[in-house]
Amino acid sequence: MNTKSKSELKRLEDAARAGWLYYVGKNTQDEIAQKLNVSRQSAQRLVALAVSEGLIKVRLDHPIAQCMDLAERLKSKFDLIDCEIVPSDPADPSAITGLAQRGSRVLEQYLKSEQPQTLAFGTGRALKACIDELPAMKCPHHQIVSLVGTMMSDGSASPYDIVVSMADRVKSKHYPMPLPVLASSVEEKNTFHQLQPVNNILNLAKQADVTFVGIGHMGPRSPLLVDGFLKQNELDELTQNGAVGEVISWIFNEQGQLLDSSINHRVASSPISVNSTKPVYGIAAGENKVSAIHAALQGKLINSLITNEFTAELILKQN
Amino acid sequence: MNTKSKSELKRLEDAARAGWLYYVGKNTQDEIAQKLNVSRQSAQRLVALAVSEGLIKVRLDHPIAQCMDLAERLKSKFDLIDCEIVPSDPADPSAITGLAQRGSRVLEQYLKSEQPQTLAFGTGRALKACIDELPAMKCPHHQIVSLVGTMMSDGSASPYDIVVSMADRVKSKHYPMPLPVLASSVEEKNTFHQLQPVNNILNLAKQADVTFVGIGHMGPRSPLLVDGFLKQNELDELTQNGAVGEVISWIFNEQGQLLDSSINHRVASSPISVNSTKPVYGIAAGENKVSAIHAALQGKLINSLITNEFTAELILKQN
DNA sequence: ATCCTTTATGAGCATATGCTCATGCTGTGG
DNA sequence: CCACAGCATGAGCATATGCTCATAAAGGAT
Repeated sequence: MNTKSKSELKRLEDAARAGWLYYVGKNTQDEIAQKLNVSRQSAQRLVALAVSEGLIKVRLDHPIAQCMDLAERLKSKFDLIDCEIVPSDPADPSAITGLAQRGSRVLEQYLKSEQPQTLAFGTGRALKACIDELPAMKCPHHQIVSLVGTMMSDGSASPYDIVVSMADRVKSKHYPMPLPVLASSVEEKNTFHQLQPVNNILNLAKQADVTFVGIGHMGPRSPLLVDGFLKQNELDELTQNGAVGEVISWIFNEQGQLLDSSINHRVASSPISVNSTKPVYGIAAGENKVSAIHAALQGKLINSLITNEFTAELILKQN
Repeated sequence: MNTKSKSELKRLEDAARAGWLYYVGKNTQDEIAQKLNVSRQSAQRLVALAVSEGLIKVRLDHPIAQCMDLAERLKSKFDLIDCEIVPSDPADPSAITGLAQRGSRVLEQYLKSEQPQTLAFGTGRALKACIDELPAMKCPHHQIVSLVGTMMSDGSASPYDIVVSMADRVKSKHYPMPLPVLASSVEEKNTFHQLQPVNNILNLAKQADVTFVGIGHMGPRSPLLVDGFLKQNELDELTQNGAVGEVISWIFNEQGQLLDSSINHRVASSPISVNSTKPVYGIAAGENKVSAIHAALQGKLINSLITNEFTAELILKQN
């Protein structure tokens, strides 16, 4: 195992020397070639060898390094298109200010595009905070479409109406979904979905160039409960059946599989369709969201993630 | 002075991100540009900034045989506790970048210790460069103490204030010595040394777990001359009396014996006390330092050495 | 010694990088 | 509100780098 031949050792030593001259001494490969008396190409190979053999260790001395590293690990573990980790405030690891900033930056990327883009949105506090961070822009060529019903069951507007406040800020054509979040029956849901305008919106959503959703957890402060879409006893039942979280109101278990529950059958939201080319960002952070986020990643309900350092660490610790 | 404006911090953060993507993530600058949403040139600038701000630390992990051999020979010849030889750049054998890197690595060893350590420092460019290579750490349990006065004779701060910049980086308790390097008279020196705080510092220094000093040479570019502590005629006189170098301002001859000169009597630095258990590192390299280093080793003014290949060879050639 | 396999080498090219310069933007003081 | 200094930006170019491929050298088996 550790039996390197003499010539290999020699070669490694040359590689070390070349690597040193390159990275520490800031020589060009031509200079190294001269000094070690080899051709430029060989010098290049030696430098590459030094790197691939791990003789050269690079490290970044900045708080961000940890975040970048976590992002990379999450990306490879869950096969994500993108993963953005923001530093967390140790005093308040659930704070969403950082997330909002980063989220708005990602959002801005798409809005800046010359090509007309279709952006789809779920709902929730984190998303709302992202929108609030957006600068005013003029983007009449883009389309903004809602994935979830934007009415309460009594017909009043939903408290986190992402699509409207967003469109207001960036002047894009927008499509709020004129439905309650939860239909009162499966039949009602089907009826709604067959309406021409609703059908149109659902199709748009399916083709969105990028999607942003929040991730809700189950528990006493679950958004579905707090916002009055579910009653305590309904929530309890879901939890007993293994529910750990929800994305655009679709409730899923620890593996990220949608629950076969009567409530899920009445969810009026756009169906979840995640492929590997169009990013579907989940935005969420906080200790109580860890299982939900982990499950969503596991079940590929999202393929991109924006969270914070604290949460990222916990997600990676989940088996 | 550590008050960076918000936009500067933001810029540094971007630089860190770019540096990470470039060196750790092996992205091209084009890819970085895309990911950070800036132009390719800006990405290039960010990477360069990360390097120049010292956010990127490179190190070589390979025992280069030649260096190991030189180190071994020096160690046995001069009975050293430790000896570190770094490869030299044939084109610039006096370059201190390599030394600095290695020095900071040694330093880091001590800083990483759980046990509270007392570290003592001389002054000089080489030491300063070591400090600059150190990563930011939190070491409130260690103590950093200066061996030499950190004022110029007019009371202004010394240009290479090792202890303060070091403590700044590692957050340790530190003791700069509130004295001029050279007292104006023996009496003044004695008065200073009897001051309670100064006495305390001198005691701390005596018990230091590890000591790092630069090694100065005599000659037209002698640090004592360049930094204005000695006048040309004083230097000439010292040289005539056999001076070849200095360590924390104590001037010594070819055998490493302190000169019995009026100047040495006025040196306000901590007395040199080298035993065989606590390392006292000399850090220096370059052709014109060879005699000084050799003498310091001979006279046991240091018991550990960090230098480069080129210098090490010349030291061994001295009779 | 000869032939064959394996590995190293350098030419040439496509791409990446670093740098300079002209331009435009921000922000400050009149 | 305007003028101007200072700084950030992106185009363009010279240079450095990484990679592929054809060829040469080295080593091994017969």
